[in-house]
Amino acid sequence: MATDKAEAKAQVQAKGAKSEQTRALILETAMRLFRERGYDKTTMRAIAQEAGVSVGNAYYYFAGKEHLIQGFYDRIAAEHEAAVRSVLDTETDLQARLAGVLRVWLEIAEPYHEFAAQFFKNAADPDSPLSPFSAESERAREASIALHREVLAGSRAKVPAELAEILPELMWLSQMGLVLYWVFDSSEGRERSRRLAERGARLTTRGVALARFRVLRPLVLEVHELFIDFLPGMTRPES
Amino acid sequence: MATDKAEAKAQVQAKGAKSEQTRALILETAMRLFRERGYDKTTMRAIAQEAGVSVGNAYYYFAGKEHLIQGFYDRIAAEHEAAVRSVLDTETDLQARLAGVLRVWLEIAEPYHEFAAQFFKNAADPDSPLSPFSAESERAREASIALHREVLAGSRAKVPAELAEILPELMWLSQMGLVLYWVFDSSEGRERSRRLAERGARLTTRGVALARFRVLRPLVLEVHELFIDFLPGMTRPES
DNA sequence: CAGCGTTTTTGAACGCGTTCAAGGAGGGTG
DNA sequence: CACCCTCCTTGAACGCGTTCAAAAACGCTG
Repeated sequence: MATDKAEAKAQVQAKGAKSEQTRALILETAMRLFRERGYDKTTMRAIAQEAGVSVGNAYYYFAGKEHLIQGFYDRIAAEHEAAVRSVLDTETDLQARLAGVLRVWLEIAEPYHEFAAQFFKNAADPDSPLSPFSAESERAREASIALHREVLAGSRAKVPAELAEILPELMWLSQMGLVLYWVFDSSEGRERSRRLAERGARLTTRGVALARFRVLRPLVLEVHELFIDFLPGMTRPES
Repeated sequence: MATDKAEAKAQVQAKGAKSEQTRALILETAMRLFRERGYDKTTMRAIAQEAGVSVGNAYYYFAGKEHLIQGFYDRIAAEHEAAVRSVLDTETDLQARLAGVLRVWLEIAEPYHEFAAQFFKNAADPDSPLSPFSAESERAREASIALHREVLAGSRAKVPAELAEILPELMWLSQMGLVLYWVFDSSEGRERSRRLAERGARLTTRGVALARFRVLRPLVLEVHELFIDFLPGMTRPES
């Protein structure tokens, strides 16, 4: 039985290695064409032809055209995580850390902007696996929230207990807001988005700093309750 | 020349009257089918057939399938504006007014929820005329902001000058946020959205009330500057 | 009425994403 | 070797939104 299992596994790996190769080839071809021609103008037939496979074969590896986008998600997330290290390892000021994380994201994502605007509508579909709130995106979402947790934890900022609990998710949410603005942003070099990131980080930081005042106690509690209640509901594990 | 002009106008109106009839017929048929079968499952061929016209004819009156949705926009907006009167005419408490406006919107929109979730992705496309930030939606957007201006003006709340200037747009923006949450909301009868509206209104009101404190001065100014800078940029008149 | 320009209507045709029945390819088993 | 099982590959075919050349309908003028 143990041998059976091992053999079966080896077989799967052997086959898997081959299929994984084709899969990667299709994905790379798709990403290249997406960048060259844009999402809408890249047809599945063209992807298949350029990759040297049949159309049906592409659908064997990817459930649909949208799923080919996941490659960009992963690549951007990976690049961002790597590029953001220098900021997180050196900076201790909350505002600088937050602004840095956002600025770096904008820089990483800039080459993909035109392309992103085209497929953005797919990500906005609640039922799409590309939605940031979908179950399929949970890992990426958790990773991003964890990053913001680190932004907060590595800073010298003194954060009230109730805020510390929800702040990372709030920061992630506001980052999603920035991405939304960025997608719509047609300014030269996404200059407006950069400034929004800068000022958003400042606003957040000042808000956190002021949250320690007595008069704001009820407001902070209000915010806390609201997000405790509604953030978990934003994900849709069932669909 | 004056007669020429008048005649031309009369002619246009005569023709317009007929074509307007066909146009309205197609629109009504489309809206009925959308509600019966959902957006995706309603084909242009089915709409044309049920309306008793050819496919090409439907495209003569509407630039595309998406444009047939505009009818819902207008209908919901009109119903909302009418239904919200009772709240605005009787209530003077800011929180109650704001909560009322949001609650009424949720009630009006509820029958369209399933349908809305299906075509939402189109509205999220920056280039789509259905986007709330698009030039085509400007009238609807302005009307909605004006409504929030009335919510604020008709209340007894004392609002700092800097906030009064931007608050209506902020309230509109947060309403868009509520709509976003609502689209993703799969809870029974959109219960979660209702509670979010209630608490969001409370949070907003308390925030406004607290904004008069000295310590918050810099924060309020920050918010003011940020939105003065970035709200106008959210619309894309060129596309 | 005939002729003409404009508005409206038609349905075949196009290009796309997607599906599916049919058939290899490779390896294990008798 | 033949047999079978699973994984992989194929390309024709389907349904859809959309386009377009052509024709019909209409209103006006001489």
